[in-house]
This record gives sequence, C-alpha cells and structure tokens, in this order.
Amino acid sequence: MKLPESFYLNSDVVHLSRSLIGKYLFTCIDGVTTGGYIVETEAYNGIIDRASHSFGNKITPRTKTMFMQGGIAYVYLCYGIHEMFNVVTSVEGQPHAILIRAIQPTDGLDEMLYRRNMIKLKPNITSGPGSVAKALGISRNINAVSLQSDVLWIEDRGLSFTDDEIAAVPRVGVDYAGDDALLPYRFYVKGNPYVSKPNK
DNA sequence: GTACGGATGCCCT
DNA sequence: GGGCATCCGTACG
Repeated sequence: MKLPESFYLNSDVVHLSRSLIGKYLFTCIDGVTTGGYIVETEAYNGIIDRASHSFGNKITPRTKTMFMQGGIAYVYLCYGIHEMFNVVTSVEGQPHAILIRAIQPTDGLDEMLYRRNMIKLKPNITSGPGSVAKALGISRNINAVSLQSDVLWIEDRGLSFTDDEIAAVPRVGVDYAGDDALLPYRFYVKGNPYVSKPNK
C-alpha cells in the first residue's frame, strides 16, 4: 500500500528520514516497474540547515520545489552529471527534504541493469544517490511529481528494522556546512551491501 | 555575460 | 585510495 500523503506532512524530517528505512520505493516508466527497499537516507532540515539548498530561506528556480507541500519529488543535478532524488516533506513553505542514497533492489532487476549499463548484478547498481536515480529511471523531468502518482511512489510492506540495526551518522559530502556537517542526519542499515561507500 | 563550485561515481593504480 | 569527468545553478556585475 502507498504511504498516504499525511505521512509526508510530519514536520520532523529527521524522524521521517529514519522512518523511510525499509520502505519500498518504486517507479513505473513506460509500463516497467522498478524498485526496492530503502537502506540509506539523509535528512535536510530546511532553512536552518547549512547543508540544505534551502538554507537561509533561499528560493530559486531550482529550490522552489522544496518549498511545496510534502509528498513530492525533488530532483536536481549534481556535479553536472548525477541526478539526485529527494522526498519533499512537511507543509508548504517549510522546505524539508530527504535524500534517498541507496536501495536494495527487488523489482525490475533487468531494467535496472540495462539503465546502469551493467551485465551482472553488483551492489553498486543502487548504491549512492546518483546510482539510485539512474537505476530507477529518475531524472529532472519528474521533479515536483507527486508520490501519490502512478509514476513514482513509496510503499510500506511491513519491513522494519530496530534501532540497533540502523546507524545514525554525519552526512556525506557536506563539509561546507560547518557545524551542521556533524549532525547525525544520515541513516543506513548496518552491514547492508547496498549502502554507499562511507559505511563504517 | 561570466565565473565558480558542487548532497558523486567511476576507473585506474 | 586517489584523480578526474562534466555542466548546471547561482551570484554578481
């Protein structure tokens, strides 16, 4: 069952980021469904978070998606190469987002292999935010698309992890964020092979 | 108009 | 473990 819109309206983005671990993320593009369950996330806590694009209430053509009501996708380009998929959360005007950094693939393996130009299944197929987006066929043309749509959605299939099984550590690649770079806003399933590189 | 740097991943050693 | 591709978004003038 799809997570309802109300799930995304919670104003505690760090809690939600933890909650998304074990949820199933799917896309359906050209009739092909691909997806798996989320094993790594990062929370970006709105205008007070130096690591967030929306820090300082910065509204630009790119970041305006983050200011919309929760329950939609925020997709942007990083390093000129990689598309990044985020879940926008909280109410309109509060620009919270959760970066999906890794999933364990379960559905549409062949299509994901094709999109990643891979012959054989290896953990790096969906390890790291750029890889997740590419494997799922996510690009900027689904920016601001609703997670209630039939293109992109998240399901709860009853899979859950205990706090002992989940690590909470500082985020990756946000050294520019000063003290905020130290916040334990990155969550991942300990020992899961699909978790992206810095997994110690 | 132009300059600068980034929420990375891949390939090589 | 390190170098580097690659180009948009943003700020500033």
